[in-house]
Amino acid sequence: MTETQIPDIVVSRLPIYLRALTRLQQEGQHITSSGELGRRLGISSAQIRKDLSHFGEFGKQGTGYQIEFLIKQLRQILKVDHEWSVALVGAGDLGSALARYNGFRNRGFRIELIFDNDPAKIGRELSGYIVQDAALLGTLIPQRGIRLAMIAVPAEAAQFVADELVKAGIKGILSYAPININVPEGVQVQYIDPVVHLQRMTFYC
Amino acid sequence: MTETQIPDIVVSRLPIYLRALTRLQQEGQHITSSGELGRRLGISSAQIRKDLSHFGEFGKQGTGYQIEFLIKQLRQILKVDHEWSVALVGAGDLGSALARYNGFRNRGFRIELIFDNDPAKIGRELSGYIVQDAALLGTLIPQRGIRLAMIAVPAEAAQFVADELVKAGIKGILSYAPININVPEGVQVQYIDPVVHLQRMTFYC
DNA sequence: TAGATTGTTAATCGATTAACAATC
DNA sequence: TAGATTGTTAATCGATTAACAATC
Repeated sequence: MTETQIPDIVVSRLPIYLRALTRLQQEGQHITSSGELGRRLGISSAQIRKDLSHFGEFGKQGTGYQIEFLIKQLRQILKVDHEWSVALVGAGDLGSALARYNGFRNRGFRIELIFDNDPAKIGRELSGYIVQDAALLGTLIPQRGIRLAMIAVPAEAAQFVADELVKAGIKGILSYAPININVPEGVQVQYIDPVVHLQRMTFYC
Repeated sequence: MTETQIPDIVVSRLPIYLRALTRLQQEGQHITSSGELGRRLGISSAQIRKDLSHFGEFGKQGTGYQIEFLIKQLRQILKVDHEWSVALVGAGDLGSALARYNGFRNRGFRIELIFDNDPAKIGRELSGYIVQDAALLGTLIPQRGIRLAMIAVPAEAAQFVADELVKAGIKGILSYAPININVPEGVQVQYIDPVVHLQRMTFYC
């Protein structure tokens, strides 16, 4: 209907739908239904249909959804129908693992700049790129017009790094540091902290 | 009041509170308020008080919360007042980074078993432990009574590994594989997929 | 005491679900 | 056609927030 604000919680589920659809496609399927998708994800079929209805009509009554078509639509909605360059700050164990991870490419992202402030790491090759001096972050990021970054530095450095990234024009930060980061309005932050997930499970154990 | 079911969404916030409180403590603070905590986390003070009220009364009117005391209480609630042993399956780049990560220890977890099915990796030392043959998973995990596991294997292997883990008695799985996993009732699963987080941000870019 | 902040209630807000006409 | 499944509405359910008495 009218172009209304999409609830965050709806947006947050779209990548999950996209992932499951891609999986179905890999398994050779061409068509699916909200029922099947819901069963796979542990989500009600009504919720899936409701979520999608915020963006348009993508299915056919009686049939379901053309997987290829729905994937294309979701990619467009999430803006991952083209590749995003990502800057990575921190080339330690975790940063290196991220740099080498080849699951980014086919899902819309490419790590294109890697920074560290350790002289022993600067200048080294990592997954096809040279580790850059973190001091150059403010120059190189705007130069390449990069708008997404991942932070894989110790908690103590995370807020400082985030501030520098924001100054450099970064609009979205995925932080692996186990700490809350403050950013100005208009900058997105997402967190990954394995301990938080583990603690969510021990409660139920 | 009466011992009622705690909403999942409340439980999911407790580790965040615990993390922020620990941070405040590290900064040398002894007392805080729902207002201060909320400001740090971008959460309303009412929500924090409401969440905590599910478990008891931990504050003092006019004063706020004794940080040390509240940390102790939250640790107890989340059952991380003692250390949990964790099994790790997959000793690739990501698995190795997880094995070496020293942020688990002081927050209630210790990786105590590491598995891989690559003969080149089995028998190797990793972060003080010997990488075990994944085929021994069903023996070693019950032997040690381990109930939590992390999966850092390719998507194709994740469901199989999860099945084996469940058979071995695992009750909580933290999966890094970009795929949905099906487990029986009573087994917890949490997911970490950086691409999902990145895609949640590009929508707003 | 005066000021601050808790714990809790009730009101509001928003998300999920059930149900079904439309239709492939 | 008969069967299946969509998109959407309305009802339900649950979570968040505003407000305030209690009290430190």
